[in-house]
Amino acid sequence: MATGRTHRPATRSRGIPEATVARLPLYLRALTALSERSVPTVSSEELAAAAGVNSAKLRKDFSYLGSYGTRGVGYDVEYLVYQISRELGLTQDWPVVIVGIGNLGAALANYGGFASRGFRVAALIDADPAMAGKPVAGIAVQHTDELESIITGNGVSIGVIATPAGAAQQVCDRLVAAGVTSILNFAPTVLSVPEGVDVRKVDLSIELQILAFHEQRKAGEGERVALPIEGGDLEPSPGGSRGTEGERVALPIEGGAQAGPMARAGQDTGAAAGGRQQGPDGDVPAVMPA
Amino acid sequence: MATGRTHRPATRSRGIPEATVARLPLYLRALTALSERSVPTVSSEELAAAAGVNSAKLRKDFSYLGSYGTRGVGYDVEYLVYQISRELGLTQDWPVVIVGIGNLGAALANYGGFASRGFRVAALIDADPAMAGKPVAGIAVQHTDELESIITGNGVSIGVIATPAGAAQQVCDRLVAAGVTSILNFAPTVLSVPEGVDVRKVDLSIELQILAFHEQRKAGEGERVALPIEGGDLEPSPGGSRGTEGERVALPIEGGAQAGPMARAGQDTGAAAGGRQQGPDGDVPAVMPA
DNA sequence: GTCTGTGAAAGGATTCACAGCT
DNA sequence: AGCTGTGAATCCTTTCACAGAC
Repeated sequence: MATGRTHRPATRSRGIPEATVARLPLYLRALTALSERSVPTVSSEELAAAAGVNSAKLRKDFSYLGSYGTRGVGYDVEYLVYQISRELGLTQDWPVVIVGIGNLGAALANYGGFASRGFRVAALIDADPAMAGKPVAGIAVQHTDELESIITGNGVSIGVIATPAGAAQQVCDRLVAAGVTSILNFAPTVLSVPEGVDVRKVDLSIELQILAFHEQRKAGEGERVALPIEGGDLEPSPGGSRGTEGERVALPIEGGAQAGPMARAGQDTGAAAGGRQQGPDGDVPAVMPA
Repeated sequence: MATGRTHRPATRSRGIPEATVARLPLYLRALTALSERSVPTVSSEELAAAAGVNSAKLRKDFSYLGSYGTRGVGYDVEYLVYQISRELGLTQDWPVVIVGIGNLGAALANYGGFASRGFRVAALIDADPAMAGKPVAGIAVQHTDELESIITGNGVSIGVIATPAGAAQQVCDRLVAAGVTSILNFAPTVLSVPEGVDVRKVDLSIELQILAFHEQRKAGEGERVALPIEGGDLEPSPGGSRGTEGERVALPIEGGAQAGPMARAGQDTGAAAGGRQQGPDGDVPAVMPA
């Protein structure tokens, strides 16, 4: 990239690679855990192990943020926590609305993760009139009719969609029209949004299917067992489609493609195996500032 | 790759790229929807739009599976549904256990996605004795003590961890010891597993943080507003770490990295093909690859 | 003419390996 | 001596663009 002449590039180069951005939260979590244990500094090797990546990748990632480490020593934990938080935009408060308070929506609302680290549940919205007024996670559910006023009134720019697939696009359109520019979609649907709007998708069924793919490969080590499927024909059935298919579906939950912290690549072991980074009782969830 | 001499390579080349595997579930979902509407054939352009990717990518992906299309016509929907299902290992039944029946675990158990398409919830497990015997989603919750016998008794190879972060590694170790080789982790922790075990992670707080990053960029268009953070120092505070830190977070839910299907499904082609898919207004997030 | 399948080019991301600071 | 920061090499993914099948 840059000539690399100055040993302090520019604090923040213009573009941080997406892959790096996706890992910053992992580093932040590991760092916060260290911070809680009052660990003052950490080496790239140690931090990488705690985050489940290898040290070369971590150093490269940090190099995009600037030179925050000290050669021969490592990184100052507190300082890095601040820098990464700032880079991720977590030093400010982000009001979030959750639309669709079913099982999943309620679980999300109850999840502590929202309350901490810059995210605040500004409102819970559901289309069922019977839900209106009911408290979930200490917050009264509001009816969909109020969606627009809630968004504009609270300056919400991030929305979470946890509705059934059939309602997702409609909800999405309304959120966007009201001013939301980032959406976390749990519904198993591809959402269409105008340019400038960010959508991330979380799809459980997709994750399970990816696991099934690898699981199958393990099982059929060297041999491929093809068991008969109920109703499955090798050739396309000319008849109707319905029948066996039933409803497709799925709870959403997915992201992209990374194949997990470890696993298949035998060598990745180095990073993970290298250390039992987690403490016996879990690695500490984390910590972060309110 | 192969010389491409034979127009029917080998039905299944040895290795399908991870990025492709991660997209197969998307194609499958779109195809199933078409199948339900009794659509007989579909072009790469149409299917790509429905799945939220561009057609070149889709064709390349399918080329790894074999030549299942017909030039000048498109793909036979039913046939492709079968081929992809088979490739993903969904033509067989996968018993799954969910450990940790809190809000999230219950939401997952209730989610229809499990019941369909090859996955079956074989058991719900929780450490709270008070939960034992209680029915959730029609299945009686069992105590953690029975974890090993449940796994071996049902031949479970896929486990879902929805416990608090502190219990995740321990649960993971027990699942693996009992024979589970694929894990879907919802706890905000990096899990250590032996080689051969696949772990996929889903982390909500990470997804939100990634959205916040892009959201911040949009806000500071051309100008970077640095609002003062409460308690945030530029220099590392030498003092203790606690104080402001509070609790970190995170409901999990993440995967990899894909940033969303992006804009319109309709003209995805144009957008992508044209060139910079991102909009003119800046860098816009964008789409991430795996 | 239409639309798939795929080499080849382009673009990213990861890993290597070592120069250079402490 | 120890550890970061980073060019260079490698590997993976996406996009282009067109030959070839229908």
